[in-house]
Amino acid sequence: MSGARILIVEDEPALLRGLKDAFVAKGFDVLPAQDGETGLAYALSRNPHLILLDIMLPRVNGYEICRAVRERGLEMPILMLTAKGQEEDIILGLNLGADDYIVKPFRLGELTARVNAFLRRSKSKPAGSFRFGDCELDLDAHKLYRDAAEVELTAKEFKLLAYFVSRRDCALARNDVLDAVWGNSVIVTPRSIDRCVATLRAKIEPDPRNPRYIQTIRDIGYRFEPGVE
Amino acid sequence: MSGARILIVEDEPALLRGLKDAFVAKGFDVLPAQDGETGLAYALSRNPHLILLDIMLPRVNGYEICRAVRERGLEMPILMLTAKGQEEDIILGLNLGADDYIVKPFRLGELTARVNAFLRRSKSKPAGSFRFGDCELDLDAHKLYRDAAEVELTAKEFKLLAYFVSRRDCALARNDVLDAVWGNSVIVTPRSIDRCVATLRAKIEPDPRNPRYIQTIRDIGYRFEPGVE
DNA sequence: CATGCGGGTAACAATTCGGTAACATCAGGC
DNA sequence: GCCTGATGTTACCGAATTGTTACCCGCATG
Repeated sequence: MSGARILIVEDEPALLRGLKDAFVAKGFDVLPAQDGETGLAYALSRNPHLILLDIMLPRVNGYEICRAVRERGLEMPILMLTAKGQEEDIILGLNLGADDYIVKPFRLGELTARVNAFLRRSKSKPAGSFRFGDCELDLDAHKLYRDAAEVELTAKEFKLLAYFVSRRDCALARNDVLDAVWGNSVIVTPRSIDRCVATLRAKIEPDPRNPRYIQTIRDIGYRFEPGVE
Repeated sequence: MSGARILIVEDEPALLRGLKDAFVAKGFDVLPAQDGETGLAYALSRNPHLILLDIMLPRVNGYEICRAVRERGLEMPILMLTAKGQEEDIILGLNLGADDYIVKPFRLGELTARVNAFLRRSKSKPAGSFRFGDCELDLDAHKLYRDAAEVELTAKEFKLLAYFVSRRDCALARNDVLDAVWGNSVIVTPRSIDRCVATLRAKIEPDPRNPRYIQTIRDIGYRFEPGVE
C-alpha cells in the first residue's frame, strides 16, 4: 500500500501541512496543492493513485475538479473533504464521480483507514490466492496446487485460469477470453481457446469429460464456477 | 446500473423492508437477509454486486461476514450500516475489507448515492438479474433459476428471454423479435419464432398451454408480462 | 356453419459448435 | 543446430441446437 501517490488539494495551509506530514509518515508519496488550479493540473498530469479533495477552494472548486477529472476518463478514487455536512452536498459530490465524502472535523485514523480501503480496492491485486474444490491458485507465485501437490501450468494456462478466477460466475464470451488472455491484437483460430481450456480442464477438473468448474455455454463461451465450498 | 443485485443484511424487519422497497423501487434486484447466517450464505452463493451489511446481527455479525466474504476472494463493494459511530468500529470495518461505513440514522438519498457511486466504479459492469414469478434470470451468468433450481436455457432461448425482459410489457412485432434475436440478416421461417417461444414457455410458464408471462397478440406478435415487480 | 388465417406443436433434418487428437510451428536452452 | 516443451492449426467426430415441414387447433368473419 505504501508508495502510493496521493494528491491532497486543500487551501488551508495548516491542514494541508498536517495531512501531508501524516501521509508522508505512513510512507505515501504526497503531492500537495494549495489551490484548485494547481490541484487540477496535478490531477491531470501526475497521475495520482488517489485524490483528497477539499470542496471550498480558491479559483476552481472541488466539484469542478472532480467533474473535470472524471471527464478525462480518469478513475482514481476521489475522497472529498468538507466542512459542510449537508446531505445535498454529499449527494452532489458522489454523483459527480467522487467516491467518498468526509466531513470536517474528521479523525486522522478514520481518514487513513478509508484511504487504505480505497487503495486496497483499486490496486490491481496480484495479491493472494484463490481456492476452489481441492485446488489452490497462488496468484503471486504463479503456481497451482491440487491436494497440496503442485500442478505445472503453462503461461497461457495460468493466465486463462487467473482470468476465469477474476470473472467467476460470469458468462464469458469467447471473444472476451481471447482479448483478455491472448490480447486483442493477436489473431488466433477460435480453436486455440478450446485447446487451452482442454489442457486446463485436464489439470483441474475431477472428471475432465464432465467439467464441473469450467463450464461451456454453447454459442456463448465459458463460465467458471468455483462453487460455494 | 439498474438490475444490479444488492444483498441487504439487516435484522430489524421494519428497516429491512424499508430498504428493500426503496431499492426495488429504484430498479435494483434485492436479496433480503434477516440474519447473519442467511446473509453469508447469500453473499457466497448468489453473487450479489454489492452488499449492505448491518453490523449487529444475530448468529453471525457483520464483521465476520465481511471477513469471510473477502477471504473467499470476492470483491464486491460492502457498505456497513451501524448505529455505532465510534471511530474504532469504522476503522475495524474498513480494515476487514468493507468499503464504506454509514452511520444510522442515515438519509436514504445519501445511501443510494453512495451505492450508485460504488456500482459505477466497479469495473466489470454488472448486467444484473431480473425476477418474475418464481423465476430469476441472471444476465451475468447467463442462467435461469426457477424456484432456486437452475433451468438450462439454450443460447437462443436466453437471448429471446433477455430481449423480452428488456422490453417487458410492450407489444413486440414478430419482425422486431426476429431482428433483435436472430439478427436482421438471417432469413428464417416465421415458424422459428414460435418454436423458440414454445420451448421457452415450457421452461418458464407454470402452465405452458395457458401462458401467463409470454402472451401472444394475434396478428402482432408477443408481449412479455412479468406482473408486479 | 364453413372457411381461412394465424399460431401451436411434434417429428425430423441439418447445420453449427465444441471436444479432441494428431500434427505443425515456434521459442529457448544447450 | 538440435532437442524440448509450449502453443497454434487442421481435421474429424459427436452432440445438441435450431430450422423446417406438416398438421393441428381456435377464432373471426361472412
